[in-house]
Amino acid sequence: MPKRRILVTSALPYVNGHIHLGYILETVQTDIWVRFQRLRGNECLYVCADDTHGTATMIRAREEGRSEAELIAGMQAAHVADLEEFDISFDNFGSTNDPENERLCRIMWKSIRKAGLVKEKDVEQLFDPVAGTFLADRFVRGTCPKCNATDQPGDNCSKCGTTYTPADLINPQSTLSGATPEVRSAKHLFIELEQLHDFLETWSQSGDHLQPEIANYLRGHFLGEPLRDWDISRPAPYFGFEIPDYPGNYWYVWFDAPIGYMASTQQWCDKHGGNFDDWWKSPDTEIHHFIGKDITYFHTLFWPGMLKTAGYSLPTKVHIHGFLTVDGEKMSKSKGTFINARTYLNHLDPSYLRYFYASKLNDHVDDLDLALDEFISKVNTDLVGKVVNLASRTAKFVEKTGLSQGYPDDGGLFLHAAKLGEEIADAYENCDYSRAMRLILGLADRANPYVEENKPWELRKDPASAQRLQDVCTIALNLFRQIAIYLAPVLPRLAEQTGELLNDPITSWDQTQKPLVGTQVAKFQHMLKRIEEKDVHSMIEESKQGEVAPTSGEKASPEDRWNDSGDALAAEPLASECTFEDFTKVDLRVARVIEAEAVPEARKLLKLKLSLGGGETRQVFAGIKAAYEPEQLVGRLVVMVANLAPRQMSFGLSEGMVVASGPGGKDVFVLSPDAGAVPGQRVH
RNA sequence: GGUCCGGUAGCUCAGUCGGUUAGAGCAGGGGACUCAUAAUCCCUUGGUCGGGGGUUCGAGUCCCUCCCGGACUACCA
Repeated sequence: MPKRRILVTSALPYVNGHIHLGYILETVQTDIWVRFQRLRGNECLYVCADDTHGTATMIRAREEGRSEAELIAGMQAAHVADLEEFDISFDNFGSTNDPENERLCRIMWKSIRKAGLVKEKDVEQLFDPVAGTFLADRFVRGTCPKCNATDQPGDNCSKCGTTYTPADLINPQSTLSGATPEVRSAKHLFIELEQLHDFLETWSQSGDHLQPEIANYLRGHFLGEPLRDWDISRPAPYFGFEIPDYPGNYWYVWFDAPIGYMASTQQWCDKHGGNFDDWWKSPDTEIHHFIGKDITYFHTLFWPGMLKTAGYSLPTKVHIHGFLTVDGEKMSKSKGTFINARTYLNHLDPSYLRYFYASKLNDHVDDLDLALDEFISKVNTDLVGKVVNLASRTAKFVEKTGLSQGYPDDGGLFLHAAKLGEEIADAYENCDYSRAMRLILGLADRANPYVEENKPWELRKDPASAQRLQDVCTIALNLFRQIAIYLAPVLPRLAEQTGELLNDPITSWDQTQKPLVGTQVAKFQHMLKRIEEKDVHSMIEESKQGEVAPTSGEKASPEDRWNDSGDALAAEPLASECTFEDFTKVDLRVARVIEAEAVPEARKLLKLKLSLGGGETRQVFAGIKAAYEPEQLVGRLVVMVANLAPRQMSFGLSEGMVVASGPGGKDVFVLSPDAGAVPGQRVH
């Protein structure tokens, strides 16, 4: 079979945060595939980079009082260190802020310009002349231009689902003042993706480039109607690359991010004497992207469109996976299940997680659940109990003699496992790792009974059985070695240890086809410890405490004493300064929840009736369904914005807002006054 | 509400082209063993394949329909 040349990427982690176990899921999925290809003898280049551009980086650098470059360098070093410890075998890990990327962006840009896809458009934002402010989409309501439904929000119609911009609305109204907004414009550059509609339709719907559910998704969501223009520029201030023929404007981060795959390839070529075009312009090279479902749109529409236009190879396949949940729920900081890679490494061996992910991954887009009890029992039972046990129960019997010179009769066990190789390889090739793991563990389930039946521990008691003992152990260790090779893409360390134990390095899938005989056997050393429940617990505890661990107990400064993480502030930086007068415009009042019920048709909304005392009530819809049971709230005092302009929602009129903190979902925390406050009191 | 993916044993899942009596691992019960990291091996209890209808000689598998769960999207000012 001819050697394949394959370029593989994982999505670029954003430079604004540390690597967590969700991203590890993606890189482990990718790395297993990459290592599998290499083991099969294919030429496989695995590149990645940090995604660095955008407003978030700029703001964070400003807050930390250093340059963006310093921020990027520091975080990149941390990312690389974390990923290396998880045995992710990148050939190159770059940054989208590297000069190679800017150069490639310009090349790409030139082609897109030349193809006539770029147009300058006024971005029409609506301006409220009464309130004196620009209006984000959600502040505008009006009549849907398609179905004429009235009172629809500014971005899409809740009746017919059409998406549009606020300026398309018929009879738009500001929800702030009720005034008719004026259109004000700023110039942005757009890519007219619709020109590529036919190409994208064909590419996405045929040729097995995408998983079937993804192809369906695109057909259902985007390809059924004209593709919208893609707003590709951002005016200064912005952290990114300035657009050469459009000074004062920068490429939007999602333009330069995927080009980072190419830039990282370029860096590798420069270091190793490779030829860039062999990877990005050769029909003989396969290109595989591994991404999470959240960035499907960019990788399956924009990116192929850009590549096509600029004359580069198209992705052979975009492999899309779901999100990681922990114990069945979204990762949560307060529950300690938002686990950073570094926190995991402080307590547990990366091999555990690589195996667990492998045992759960398939080629569908479903979310993957890290159930901690299952994690412990699966790793201990499968890896330690079944696989490593094969070596640990037999190796020391042949420590002095080595393996037999010829491979003894094993009743067909080795041959059976060798024949299974192609089926296992198919499973890996198709990203159905859970199937591969099942097949491989089935081999361990055949090998352990063999040891049981042949009782090496009895053979060793009788010197006359010395040859038999060596033969039995030779068989057991060969069966173990086959398994270790099949598992090598998942567990590179185990493969390495096995090579050392049997004095024959594991380098190729084909080594599963021929028994190893006559080699020395090293003194057996523990290959993998069992997972202890307490280690998992301490990892969770550390995650709960946040990233900033106190260095010592002595004389902690007031800020350190509570060990509060800076994440929340970083996620939502302080707003610009306001005057006292600004503040007094907001009338905050203590209110009592007198009725609360879930809105059945809405996933996040509770309908509340708030009392300000004296019979004065307000109906408010609050997005706190996931965090609170309605019964919990009835009778409770809260703080509300009492003079907020009412907003018509699909389910009724919302006449205010309940004050709460937190990122959303289950992590929403409603504010309450201390005892003594009464409804109607203003909050100053 | 729209789109997509699912529902098989207590749990996690296999089940190929529609074809014998629906399988595995874990957990549970019983026993064996003592080489091995409280590891291993043997035996064993668990299923109306979400419900209903249809096609067929034959349906977990195909079709229709309903129910339930999840994801995406929208509402969360």
